[in-house]
Amino acid sequence: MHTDIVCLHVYLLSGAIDVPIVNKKLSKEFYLREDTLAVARSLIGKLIVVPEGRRRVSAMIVETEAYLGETDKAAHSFGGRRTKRTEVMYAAGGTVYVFFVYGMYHQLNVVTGPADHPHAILLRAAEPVEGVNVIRERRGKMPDKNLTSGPGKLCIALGVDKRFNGESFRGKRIWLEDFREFADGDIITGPRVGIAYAEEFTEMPWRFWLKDNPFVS
DNA sequence: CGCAGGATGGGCT
DNA sequence: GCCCATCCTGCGG
Repeated sequence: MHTDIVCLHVYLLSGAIDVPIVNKKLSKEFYLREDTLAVARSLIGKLIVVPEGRRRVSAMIVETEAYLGETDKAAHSFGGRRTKRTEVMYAAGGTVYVFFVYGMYHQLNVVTGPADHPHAILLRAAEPVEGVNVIRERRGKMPDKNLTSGPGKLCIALGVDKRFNGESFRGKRIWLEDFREFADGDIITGPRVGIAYAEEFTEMPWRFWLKDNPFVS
């Protein structure tokens, strides 16, 4: 048996490095784990792939935030709230949750855990890897460091919008792959962003990011 | 570089 | 009618 290993020269600021593209979607089990904080941490270094026609467009996740469902005042599903918008959070892990905010921006989330366990992880920032020219075009005349350094920018860069809501992260339009592994010491935790309304949950260190990566928001 | 202010519309009270 | 898991621009230093 033989496997094609494609090596890529990784894009700019975080340093030049050749990395194998594994080209294999993360397993169903990856998404079904109930330890949402562990999943949020393990998403750092994974590749988000959103093909454009036959072309791969991808970015390495460098920042995530965990939203822990019914008991987390910052989560849309807090208190078991179940509406048209939040319904998708009750699906099984591996489902795409995209919502619209501030009248202009989309936010890409990974639903995690079993069905009726409405946790999700916000993908806040990533580093462009493949299809960088497609990404540059979508982002207009932005300097490279601003291409994907925030949750709204990431969605624009990858072409993600409400149409992706409810799809699978193991389908044909969007998926995640293994890409790079980082030691625990390279992953920093801190409070989540933009949740001042969440009272005692505001300062919970449920945001994870890759130390010294220039695309962290 | 930092910061203030505005854009803009869905979701929910 | 208010809030919001944000981003960009323009201005001052």
